[in-house]
Amino acid sequence: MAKTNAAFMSGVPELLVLRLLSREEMYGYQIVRGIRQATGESIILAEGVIYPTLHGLEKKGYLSARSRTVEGRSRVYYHITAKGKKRFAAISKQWNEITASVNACLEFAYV
Amino acid sequence: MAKTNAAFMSGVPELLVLRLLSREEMYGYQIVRGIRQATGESIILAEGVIYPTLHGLEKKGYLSARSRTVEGRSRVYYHITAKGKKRFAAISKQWNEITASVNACLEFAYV
DNA sequence: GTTGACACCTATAACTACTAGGTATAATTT
DNA sequence: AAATTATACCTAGTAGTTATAGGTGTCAAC
Repeated sequence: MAKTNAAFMSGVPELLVLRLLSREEMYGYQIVRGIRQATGESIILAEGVIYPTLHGLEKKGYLSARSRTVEGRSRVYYHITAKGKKRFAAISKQWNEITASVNACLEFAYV
Repeated sequence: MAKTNAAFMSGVPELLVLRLLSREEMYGYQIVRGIRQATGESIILAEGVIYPTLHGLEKKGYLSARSRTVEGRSRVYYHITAKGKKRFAAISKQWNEITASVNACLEFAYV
């Protein structure tokens, strides 16, 4: 891991990529900018993180890719598969459970 | 990494250990049970995770250890240092920022 | 006297994000 | 016309951590 976002990032690239693609077809560079803008620079996932993530998700059958040339530029568009939607449902549930549990520990004066 | 808790766990052991110890002095085995109980088995950090975490935090000067024999049992109690309190403040702030950003991405229908 | 709870420990594996490079084309600026 | 910037893709290697799967020893209870 490293410095830009520091800790707490495991699983987050996959989660956010699946989230974005569950709305609409997108290409890698667009996803990089999308996450940066949507989080107000709070989370920056560089190309070196996003592209391997996309390839991995495609390999697992969660995404499907197709090349298109738009405005004179060659782009690789990804869209989410049915399997990918199930995966997203599963990991977003996990995300909610784990963050809820951690927050409970942080906020409470238990035992 | 592995199966028990899966993804989303990076940084969490350190965060929770510092959190627990910022309330009171505790020993390793107690922390293991404490986290399991406090999260209702939702997060299980086994001894193989907690002990190395404690050693690492002590090495970095965030914790300080002392041996005590209580009820005929030898225990290693850890307490948080001033440096450790600063560290906890920093990473808990990070935790809040990152989870807030991710949640914003998850919940919203931005662009 | 054997089982189980308590209490500690470590080496290795496995995973994954991040860095730091690199290539190529189009648009813009100088 | 040339140089720079933005777009768009890619990968190898590093590093940081968690999780697994073992292991040791003591004490209490059955």
